[in-house]
Amino acid sequence: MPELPEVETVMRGLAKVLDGQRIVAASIARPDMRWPFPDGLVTRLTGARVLGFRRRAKYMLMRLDGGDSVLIHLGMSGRMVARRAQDRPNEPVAHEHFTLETEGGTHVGFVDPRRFGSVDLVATAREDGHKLLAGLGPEPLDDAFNPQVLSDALAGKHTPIKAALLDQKVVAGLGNIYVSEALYRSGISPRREAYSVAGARCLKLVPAIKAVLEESIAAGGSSLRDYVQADGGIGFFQERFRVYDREGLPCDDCPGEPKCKGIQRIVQSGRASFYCPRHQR
DNA sequence: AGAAGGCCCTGCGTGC
DNA sequence: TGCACGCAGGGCCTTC
Repeated sequence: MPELPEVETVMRGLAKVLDGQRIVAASIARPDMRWPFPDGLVTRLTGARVLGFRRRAKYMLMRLDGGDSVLIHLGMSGRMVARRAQDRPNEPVAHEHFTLETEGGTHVGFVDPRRFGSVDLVATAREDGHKLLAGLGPEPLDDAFNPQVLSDALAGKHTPIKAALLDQKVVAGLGNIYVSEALYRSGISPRREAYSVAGARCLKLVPAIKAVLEESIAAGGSSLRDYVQADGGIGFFQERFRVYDREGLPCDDCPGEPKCKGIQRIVQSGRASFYCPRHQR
């Protein structure tokens, strides 16, 4: 599920039900996530008030009034499920590893079948110093992410541009879907060596990255196999994919072009890439 | 030191 | 219908 637009959407949904709320209970059903839940998580949450949320790359940070922030990563299959206490079924929710309850009677559960997700505690004043955040590159939607910055990050790299954009040190928050989509919109082949994208091609690539992310956030993210949003609603950006998971379908940018064989699927560093070899060079 | 591959884990779709 | 296999939105760690 979750790349930047999905995490942003989930976070906004959580903020709606948790901002300003006091947490009256928390419980851990299964501690062996990617990393174990941190010591003291339940203690620090119980009785704390939620001050607000922030997103960094694909991480959510929930600030508490005691000076702690809860750092949450959804991994591949994680989602947050909010429900009213009176609606809670008696049987446990499958793969709900962590649950908190507010004074207002809302339950929020962290559901993650594959358990690639993680939760940690960090002092709010030192959030960005956390080891998982410290090495991250620029936020793609910030003004600080511009063609010059990306160009500098790509200079000298001989890895394919696809792999470079997945590297969270280059730019933070892109994943497999949005890299393919942004490269398609820029007319750049995912196979092109990263250093050769530095310079003029970044003038197209950077706006394409920002546009695809903004459009997806506006659509509530992409829902593939799982629901995305905290209220159980789904996102709709998957209906606007131009290349992702569209192998063999016609390329929108080559109408009536006999040399266009449609969207191709290749594997790069073990992950699928989708592109049109005719106009992505 | 940069880059490629393995691995963590469960569920689902496909093809035999 | 059942089973084996491949694949899935991420990212850390090891190896070369």
